[in-house]
Amino acid sequence: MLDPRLFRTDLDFVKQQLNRRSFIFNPESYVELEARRKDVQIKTQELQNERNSRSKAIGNAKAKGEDVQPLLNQVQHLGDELKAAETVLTDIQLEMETLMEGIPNILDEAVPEGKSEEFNLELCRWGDLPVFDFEPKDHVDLGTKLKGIDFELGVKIASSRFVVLTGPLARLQRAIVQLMLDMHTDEHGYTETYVPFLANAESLRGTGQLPKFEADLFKASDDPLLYLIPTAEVPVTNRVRDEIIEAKELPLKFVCHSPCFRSEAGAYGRDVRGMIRQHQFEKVELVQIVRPEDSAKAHEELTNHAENILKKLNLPYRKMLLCAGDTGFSSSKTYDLEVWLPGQATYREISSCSNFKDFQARRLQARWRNPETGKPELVHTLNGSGLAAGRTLIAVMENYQDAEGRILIPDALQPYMGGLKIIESL
RNA sequence: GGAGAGAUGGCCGAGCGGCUGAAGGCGCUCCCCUGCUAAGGGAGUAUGGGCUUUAACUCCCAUCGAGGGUUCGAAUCCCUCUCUCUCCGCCA
Repeated sequence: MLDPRLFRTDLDFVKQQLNRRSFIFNPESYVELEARRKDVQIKTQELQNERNSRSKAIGNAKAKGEDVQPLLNQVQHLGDELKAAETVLTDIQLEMETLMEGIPNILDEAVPEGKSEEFNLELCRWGDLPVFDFEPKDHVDLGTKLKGIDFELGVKIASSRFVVLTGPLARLQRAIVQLMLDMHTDEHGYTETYVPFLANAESLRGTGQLPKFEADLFKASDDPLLYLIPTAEVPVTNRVRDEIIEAKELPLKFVCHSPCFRSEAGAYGRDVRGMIRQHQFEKVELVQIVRPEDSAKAHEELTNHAENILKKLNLPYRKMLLCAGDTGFSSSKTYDLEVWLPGQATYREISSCSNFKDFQARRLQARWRNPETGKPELVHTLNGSGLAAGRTLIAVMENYQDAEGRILIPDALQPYMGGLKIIESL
């Protein structure tokens, strides 16, 4: 959610900024609603004030033993009028909240213009693309031949967009997760956390998935209302919801491994082959809660932490700065890391690192006590995949294949594979 | 799943329908005192909103788990929900 004060003081700026996202914002209807809100709120509070002071007078009169009947007669009409005003105010506030919750974050100045992903800015490339003296296979062919990946079994057990891993490939995914967790905790200073994989509506509203993107979620239960998490960002960031954090506690840095569940509504026909786009996948998530002045630097660092995994695994990748039209609803600035997949001869997203600034913090009411003012102020929140484990598995398979369709295990993963150096077959 | 008890500020804890945004204690901050430490004295110490064309103060509104209700007036009375604790059952 954006700062309401920004809307009152510089509506043109807001409109112009939202335009960059092609978000249609109607200042006239906002101004009209805001004027009504102010009007009704002032009137309501005046009525409340009158009720309070008159009630107090009755109390005082009664204490002195005076006849309060004349005073009571005076206030009789107040109740209905006040109740009516309060009802109208509640409705307006709800309307305002709904409006504000549907407005995306203001983009960072550095975000390039553009409506779609072809306008994303490539910042750098890392690593040499592997050279094969044979036609490289994709992970579907490799995994099927090794009997380690079974899509039909996933369909049989659940539905399309589910997969079953078996044997060394299942273990390889676990090894990847382990390596990531160890690096982030031991080398990058994150605290590991384990969280619920179902989240309530309040949590999802806090991080921005609700109310606008309910269709992307799996609902797990109606009573109590719970959704499967689409990312560990939701439970981990909600650790600080409605909290006032002492300055010395910041920054908070958490790493969390979790499964992620996405309905992928609207993705029909896209990435139907292979493990690229699944309803369920494993991910190691990085979350930082920082002082506002530190978030830009933290964003660079967090992205580097994700890059370090790719470097450790010697996987070629490129770093993209997402353009205005491709930056997510809650994000102010996002870097995507795209790993090279020889089977598709293309780069594919494997991590997305975002600075949300105070957008999530305002929804969450996540604050810190600024020692300079002594007042609670909003924190900045950031997160990034470090990395998506399922896609990392694919990348390792495709980049480390040999002519016989075997998978060489990267040095960094061998300790987690019991010393295994090559996956030949089940 | 069954039975019972409870939810008040950073923490503990009091609170007859009105003078209670909330006693008292602990903690924390600042000041005084003392050669240091300990002890002692004093002051302060919730959040959000009205709020925007200075800032501070004052003022006003809301908040005692959440939401409704009764009442001129609710932390206090009534209803619903949520959560916590204890015992029994079940269970990884």
